[in-house]
Amino acid sequence: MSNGRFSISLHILTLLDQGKDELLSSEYLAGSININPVLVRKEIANLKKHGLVESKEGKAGGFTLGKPSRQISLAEIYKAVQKAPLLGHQKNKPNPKCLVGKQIDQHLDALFIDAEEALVKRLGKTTLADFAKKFY
Amino acid sequence: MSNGRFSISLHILTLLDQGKDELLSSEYLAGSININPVLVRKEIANLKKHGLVESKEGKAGGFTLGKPSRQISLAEIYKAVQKAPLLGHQKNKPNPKCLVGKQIDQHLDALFIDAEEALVKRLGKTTLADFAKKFY
DNA sequence: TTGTACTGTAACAAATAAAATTACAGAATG
DNA sequence: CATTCTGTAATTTTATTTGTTACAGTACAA
Repeated sequence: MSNGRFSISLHILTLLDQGKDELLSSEYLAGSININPVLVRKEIANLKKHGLVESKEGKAGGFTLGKPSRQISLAEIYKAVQKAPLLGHQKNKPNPKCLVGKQIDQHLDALFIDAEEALVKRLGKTTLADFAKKFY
Repeated sequence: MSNGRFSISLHILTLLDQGKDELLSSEYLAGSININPVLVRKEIANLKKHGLVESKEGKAGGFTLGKPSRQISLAEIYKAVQKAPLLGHQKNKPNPKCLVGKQIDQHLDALFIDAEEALVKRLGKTTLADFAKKFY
């Protein structure tokens, strides 16, 4: 995944929840996270695709949450960010002449899906509102 | 973690379980996984530290399981391989002047530990023997 | 007792992936 | 119509992961 992206997205969304009612700029968000504003905008481009963020262009533009933070679970954020499976074996091309090598990818895939599901289930128990509440 | 390491370790251990009674060489193992034998030896160095593998040096040397595959859970393998937390935010240095930035690392850490625990718990339900059994 | 077939490691190189930067077009405001 | 934003592409830099080479040390077996 590049596991830092989940942290960044959650940080962004937490700030947006706190700054409800205001439009926050990528520069402001980047300042809190301490990364480049372009990275924030890229990350938000993804969050927008998933309906988690809305934006307004032009002068005095910026970002807000796409829906109330009570309706956003951390599982939803996780899934929005996640591209590749968490434990996935990458370009592995195990030896097909070997009994184990021939089948292992399918078994690993099944296992990883299960394991990741357990993690996502746990994340599903917390909403963005719950998380953001910790910051007062 | 470098998520491919878990796959490689599990692949190695599965082969060792199948080749019980024999000593398997790093070259043989590498042949099934289709990676470099030195990598296998490096990975095994770690598994040995955790008691999951034993080795014999010298001519006709090689590797065997350190204990019966029924007594090895996938959680144990996972923990042996894992260095950094799975979802961990790396060298993040969020802005301490920001209310959120100041505290977010501690909250993220707590969350990630919880989430990873759920995943490990799931992995704990399967033993290496269960996994290896699939290959017949 | 010496050649051979292994493991164990360190040091280095190459490939890949992630993060940061630069640059600029396009939108909305005032 | 100048200004201040977002959106996005292209590029560079940096970090991480993976692979390679090299060789010392160990055990066996002729």
